[in-house]
Amino acid sequence: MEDRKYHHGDLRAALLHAAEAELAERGVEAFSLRQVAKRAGVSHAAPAHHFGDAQGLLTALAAEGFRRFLATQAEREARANPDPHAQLVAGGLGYIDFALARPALFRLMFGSDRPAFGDPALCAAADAAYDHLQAQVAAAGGGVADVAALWAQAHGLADLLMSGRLKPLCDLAPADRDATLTVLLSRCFPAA
Amino acid sequence: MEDRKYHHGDLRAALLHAAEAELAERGVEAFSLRQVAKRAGVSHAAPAHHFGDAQGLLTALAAEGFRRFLATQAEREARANPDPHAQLVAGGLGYIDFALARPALFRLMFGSDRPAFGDPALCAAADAAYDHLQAQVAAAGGGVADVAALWAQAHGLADLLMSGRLKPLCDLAPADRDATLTVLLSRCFPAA
DNA sequence: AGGCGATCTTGACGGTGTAAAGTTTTGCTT
DNA sequence: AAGCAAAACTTTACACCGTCAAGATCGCCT
Repeated sequence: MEDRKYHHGDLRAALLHAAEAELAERGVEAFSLRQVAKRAGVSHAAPAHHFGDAQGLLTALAAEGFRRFLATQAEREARANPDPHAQLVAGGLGYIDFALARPALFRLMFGSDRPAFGDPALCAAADAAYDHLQAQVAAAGGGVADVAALWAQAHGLADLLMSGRLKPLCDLAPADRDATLTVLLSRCFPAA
Repeated sequence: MEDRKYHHGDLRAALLHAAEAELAERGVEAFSLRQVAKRAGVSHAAPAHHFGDAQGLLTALAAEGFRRFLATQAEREARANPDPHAQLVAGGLGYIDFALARPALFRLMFGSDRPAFGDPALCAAADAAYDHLQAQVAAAGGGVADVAALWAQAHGLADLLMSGRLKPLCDLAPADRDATLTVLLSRCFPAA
């Protein structure tokens, strides 16, 4: 519809799109700014004007990641029973869904120090995800210890499944897998 | 004592030592082979002869990491009550000790795809760590689901603490911290 | 119309990994 | 003991990377 607004169209969005594709294909550790520029069809120095440097691009990408992260959890929660217990499970399953669907983005957000986590936009996006969890736990009558327990369990499962450990769990049929994960997450619920 | 056996002494060990220091100082993502060589006082191409390429060095380093990992757990377990329950907690606390003491090594082992995880030596070291956990869980009367629950909880806590999330937990005095972590780990124990 | 600033390109520099060729040392063999 | 082959290491070279500085191009505003 609207290419070529200035020189290119909105290069910023195009670069973010290309960067996400590069990230998914080559992983965080092989991520290359020049390759992103090539994929977007611009010169190797073009990204600098919009993002400053590679860290700037990865920071913006991570912030976008946290927004998608919340959206993935929201999908699960919308399909689940509205009681606090079921919502907590749904949030955990969404956490794991996201890690398996976008492993490279997940690693950028949780297992890399390349993004600038002090950046206001990234902070805001990450805090929103944390606040969501905290609210869910509070609704189920839990406190800070329960937040830690559930977060650690969801995060641990997501990270181990994503990186191919816990093979027996990963190879289960989706329904069986969800059932097993539900049991594992439930162990960390607020004490009754 | 015994420098200069061939040209240098055993460069392999010296390179591993330098690589670990570099890893700790600059992190996995800024790890540089040439910098390691410089630190060891040899030419930038010297490592190739002993490790093939950068992946080879990182693979050897990760394998060594898994051995240290088991040793760190063993320290905790030796100081703990010998009953299976307490040993399981000690293993989890050792897991977390290791992540906090050597964050870069932990990331290399669990959050990077730079090592070649198909390498026999690395596989053996990693499998030994897994087998240890499995044996501990079995001794406590648990099965595969309990392995997953405990591993995920220990791993999630270790990863989140290491990367500075879960600040409230991290700022506790060591004794209080251990007490809280013990409670969190206990939630994932085999059902009675 | 004309200039101005944002956008993008080009070129250069230092750093990185690795392959190939050259040099030095070791240790084995005769 | 002498010499030779292989191992250990260095040197050189190349492609790629991130970033900086300078030049070109375009839209917009007065």
